[in-house]
Amino acid sequence: MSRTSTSNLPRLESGWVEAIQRNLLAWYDQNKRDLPWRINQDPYRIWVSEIMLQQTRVDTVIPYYERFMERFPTLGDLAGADEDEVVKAWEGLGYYSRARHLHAAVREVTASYDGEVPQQWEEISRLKGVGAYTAGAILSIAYDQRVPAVDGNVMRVFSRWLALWDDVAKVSTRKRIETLAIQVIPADRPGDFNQALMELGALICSPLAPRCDHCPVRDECHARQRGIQAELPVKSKAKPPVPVAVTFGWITDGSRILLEKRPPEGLLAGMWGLPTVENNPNEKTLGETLQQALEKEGFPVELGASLGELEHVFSHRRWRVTIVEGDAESGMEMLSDRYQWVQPGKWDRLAFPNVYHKAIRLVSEKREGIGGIQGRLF
DNA sequence: TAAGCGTGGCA
DNA sequence: TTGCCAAGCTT
Repeated sequence: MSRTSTSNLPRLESGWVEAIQRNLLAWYDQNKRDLPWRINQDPYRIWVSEIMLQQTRVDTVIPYYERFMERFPTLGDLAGADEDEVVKAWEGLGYYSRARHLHAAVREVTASYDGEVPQQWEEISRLKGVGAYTAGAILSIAYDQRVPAVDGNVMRVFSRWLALWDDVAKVSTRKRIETLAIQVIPADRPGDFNQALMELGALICSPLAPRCDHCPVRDECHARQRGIQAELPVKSKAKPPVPVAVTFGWITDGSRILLEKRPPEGLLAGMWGLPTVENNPNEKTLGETLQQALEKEGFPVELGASLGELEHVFSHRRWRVTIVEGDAESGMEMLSDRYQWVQPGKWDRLAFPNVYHKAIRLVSEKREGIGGIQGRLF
């Protein structure tokens, strides 16, 4: 089996390029999905969609996108909003720094570019959260510029078309495929062509079991000709999530529950949740660690029984959560911005990542019928 | 370059 | 159940 090394890339022959362009665009015109960010070329709408779609499936994004555009119809609306509300609109989507970066970036566009999304690659790339892919996607789709937008789909498609054995998990491979993509993008319809590449990757040239029989460019596909499409692309494996024991506190003072804002950096940065401690082998029990953490913050609490357990998997960690009940003296007030006493159900303005929604739901269901403060939790 | 950063769907 | 995957970016 001949392999294409990184220093010996295939030369793109003009007939091949022309066939790819013609067949792929014709297929796209007939088969593209009706998606809410495809109704026009508003750069703001394109931008929001590209950020939401990072590492996130189309079906997951659509309802978030619809709500987001209803609440923040224009770049100016988003720039003028409070960050808390923007993150709240992102609640449940994950990778929450995307929302904060997007918000900061549209404010930068308002301040430095008179509210117009810049059309220069150097300028748009400097905006927070806008990397090589997103810059290329916005410039090609919204501004008809002939620039590559190489995401996971495009790397997979090119790997198969040209039988490339480069590891698509490496940055160097993305850059290499960008140099190939630029040679194939037609000056005519660069945005449609970039979207067609991704659409093909999503609908036909899928990671497992590609539907080659339905592929509009199967005759141009090197991997298909060799029957090696299932072996490509090469992608090095990610490390499995590391299990971590975690304790959540369900701390009440008789009428309210204690919430904690997560630190500004790291996992779930800046999000609200139940008071949380991660396992520290040097400490005693997790419950006592939580108790110490809360007392340090000015909340003497009596910890009680476990209210339940749950597991939640992030991209790099697996939280094994125990939820511990705790009672605080009534009248304890906030001593730190990180903590907030709230009436059950009155936290609708705070943004919680899903792991805390899971925990709250679990406790609510457990206590259903026993009485107590839930029943009004949602 | 590699690790950190969420979530849900699916085989 | 487990692992892999999905329109990446930041540090």
